[in-house]
Amino acid sequence: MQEKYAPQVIETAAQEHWTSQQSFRVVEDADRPKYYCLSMFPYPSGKLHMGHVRNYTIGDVISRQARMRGHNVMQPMGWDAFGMPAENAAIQNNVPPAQWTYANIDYMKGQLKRLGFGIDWSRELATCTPEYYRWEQWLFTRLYRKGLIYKRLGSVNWDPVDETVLANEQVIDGRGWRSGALVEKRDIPMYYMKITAYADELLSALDDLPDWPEQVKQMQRNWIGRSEGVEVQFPYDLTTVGKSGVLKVFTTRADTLMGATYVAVAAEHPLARQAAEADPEVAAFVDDCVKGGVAEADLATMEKKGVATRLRVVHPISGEYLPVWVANYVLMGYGEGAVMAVPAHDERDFAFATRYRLPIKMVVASTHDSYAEVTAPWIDAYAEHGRVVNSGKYDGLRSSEAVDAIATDLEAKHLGQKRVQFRLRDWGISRQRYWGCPIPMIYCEACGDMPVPDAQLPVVLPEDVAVTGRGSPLARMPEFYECTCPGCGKPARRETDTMDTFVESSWYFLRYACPDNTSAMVDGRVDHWAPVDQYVGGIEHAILHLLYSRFFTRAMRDEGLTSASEPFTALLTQGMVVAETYYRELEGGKKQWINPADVTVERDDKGRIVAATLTADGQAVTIGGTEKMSKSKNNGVDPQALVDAYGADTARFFIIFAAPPDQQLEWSDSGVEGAYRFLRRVWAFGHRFAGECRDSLGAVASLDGRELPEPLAAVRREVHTCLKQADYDFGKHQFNTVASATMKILNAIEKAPTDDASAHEAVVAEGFSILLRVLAPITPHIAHALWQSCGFTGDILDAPWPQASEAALKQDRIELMVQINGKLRGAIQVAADLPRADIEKAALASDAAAKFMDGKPARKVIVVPGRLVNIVC
RNA sequence: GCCGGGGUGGCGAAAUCGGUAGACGCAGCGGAUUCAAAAUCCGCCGCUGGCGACAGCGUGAGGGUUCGAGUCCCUCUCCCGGCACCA
Repeated sequence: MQEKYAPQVIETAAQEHWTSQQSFRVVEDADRPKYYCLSMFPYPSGKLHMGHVRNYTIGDVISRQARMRGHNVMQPMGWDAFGMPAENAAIQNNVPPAQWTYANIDYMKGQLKRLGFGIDWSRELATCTPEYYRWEQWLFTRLYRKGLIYKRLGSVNWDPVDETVLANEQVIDGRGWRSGALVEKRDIPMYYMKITAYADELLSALDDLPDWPEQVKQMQRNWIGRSEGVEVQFPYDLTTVGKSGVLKVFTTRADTLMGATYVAVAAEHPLARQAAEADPEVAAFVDDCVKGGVAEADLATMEKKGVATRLRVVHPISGEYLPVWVANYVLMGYGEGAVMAVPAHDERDFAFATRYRLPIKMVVASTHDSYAEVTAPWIDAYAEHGRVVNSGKYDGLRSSEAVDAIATDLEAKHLGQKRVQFRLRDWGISRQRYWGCPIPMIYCEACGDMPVPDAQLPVVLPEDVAVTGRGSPLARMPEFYECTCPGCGKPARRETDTMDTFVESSWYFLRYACPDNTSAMVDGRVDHWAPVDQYVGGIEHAILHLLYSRFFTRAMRDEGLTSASEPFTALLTQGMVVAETYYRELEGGKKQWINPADVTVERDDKGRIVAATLTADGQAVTIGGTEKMSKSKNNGVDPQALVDAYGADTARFFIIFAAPPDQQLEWSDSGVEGAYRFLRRVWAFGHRFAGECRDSLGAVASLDGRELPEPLAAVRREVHTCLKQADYDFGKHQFNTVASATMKILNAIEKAPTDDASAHEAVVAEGFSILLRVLAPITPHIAHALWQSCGFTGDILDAPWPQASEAALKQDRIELMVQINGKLRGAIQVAADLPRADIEKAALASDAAAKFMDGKPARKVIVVPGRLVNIVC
């Protein structure tokens, strides 16, 4: 055994051992409980970034510990390989997306292996291979025939110069990122998945996911946004609209219906279009609304504007005529694309009415914050429920009663009824892009829209394609889109849109159960492994990816493909990796970001950072604050360089130690040094005690029954206290304190007194065996090497997880804090089992009591067992 | 704008059910070792006042509940994530 800690040597050896033993290959096993631990698969962007390393380290720690607790662990890995970056790289470097993607996968796979993750590589999959996406296409055709996928118009960002559809992130300040042209909304035909058909189930099932973070469930609940309300119909005024019909709106506040003073419709609404034809002012406004992109964050922060039309609708109860406005804050995609406006009781309507001097009619009186009339400025009480006023026959009803009464009356008139509305919209999956899974549809003039027959699947994406950034490449490839109709055999045209890449990531976790099956999407093995027992990934996926996956699993369940409803039993959302940023301001205000590795920081005598300079020229740079590691801020740390310099174990230990998994992790080079220092100490200790441990293995088992000298009993107590704590923290997924526990154990056994040599050896051998096993999930290589050198049995991968000994934890005397009037004033030593009355006596007799009670009698004594005594006087 | 989360020493953090605030580590300071340095080891390390014993203050800000609040309640503030075509 080498004296010096040489991570590159021991890590290579451990990894070779695992490879030759096929240690992580896993098959179904009826004798052991299965444990499916999954980390979100990476997009193969080129090389691993620190966020990946964090994600997969957390997953690996969980996997390895589950294995030590006797589970049959599956930890697979694959590649979320379709997506825009491959097209961007193709445009930039003239490399076909497929070639770029496969080269990246190859490199990143090597990096994952070097980090020592316990992955079953026999299950590897890449979503850009026909072997994978053919099943996605197969399922598409089934869901299409079932009606769960349908086609309609959808709004997209259109770049009129590049004649291409842009993603929201490609629209910067309302302009196309490449062309700089002003982006506009355009409606094009798209396929939609009917996720709303599952809205109720997706919502209520959240209550049965106790091991999901409450915050994620809450975000999903709000996203689905179930609301109970009333659909109200406002009949068209024949004289102004010129035809009969009704304007439908949905409202949760039907109690305020009598306060509606106008209605507002979206620019895309049929009434807006009709008004625009006759009125140039309306036409101009509607045209204006087409400008800009479709991102909701932009629409919601826009100034609320509108224009009056000459159209009127009839109030369904009062019969009054209400003007129709077109407003940019009404979204066509939500509800009916129209709202009834009650300025007195809705803040947005209030602001709009105030701006355009529309009437405000108060119809609800708040029950606790009384106001006589609604006037500016807006106060929150206006929006409260209360008692209805100024509403004729409904006066005096409570808001909830008024909703019922109004709904009943509307129903009698056939002008409305109660209904449930969801905020959730159907999932548009069509993308006018090349590097994605082709949508398996054929268009025939005679037969219409035809799904591609099973026998003709997969529709293979051609891989040698020139990507230009203008238009859609597949739409320029007759060899791709020319085909024959499966119905009549006449020439037909193939769909050239591809699918949203969220589709691939909505079922990959099921395919891992049986990636080798060439004749079915999934087989019986899926119900052995599914659902995933522990899913680990970034909080940024809290809504979309996780919701789509929950929907897809149910859609597949209803196709008889799996019996699971929920894909992920437990979820751990990890925080971002952030680092300090530094920059210099260039002429014109542009910032030149400088990598932290190239910066020297100056500190004052207390260690506070006061200034920073560029190491190369010694000149000052500006400290820009802590931000998410990114290319754009140039504050990334390359995992490869880290592993080359310190080894995988140091990288893993630091990442686990620096912060709890769900919080953001602040990068620190000196923190990495600290982790390395600790592992060197572990190695040095192992080297020193390897022989001793081997000789004392037999004595470890009898430690519980052995009388130890108190200092050694204290060491042993500390070791087992740390172990018990580590167990508890593991259960909470608070791995940073598990890492702390390993440091505390080493501190304890290093300081163990040696005067009783035989007892010392036994306590240290036990302590070190516990240390290595607690460390094994975090730093598996060093644990593997030392476990062998110290003569412990078997492979540490399968060593049983240690159990804290109650005998070792037992204490005869304990210390209790003494508080006087809630302030800490001293402490007393008492027998651990001292009765409460005697504890009170001891506390009252303590120095602290004598000094701080000022001779006053104790009015009350509170004893918190094992912790403290508080004397109130 | 809407939804969700966070704020504790110079820094990362810990504190399990409302019960010793700051475990563990980083940085810093002092010392040992060394020709010297690195590495290693030992000690100190929330802030303010005091030679000291010690005292007061202290978990983003303000208020409340309680014998006792980082933890519970209300108001405010700053930072971060998501917002449906980045993944």
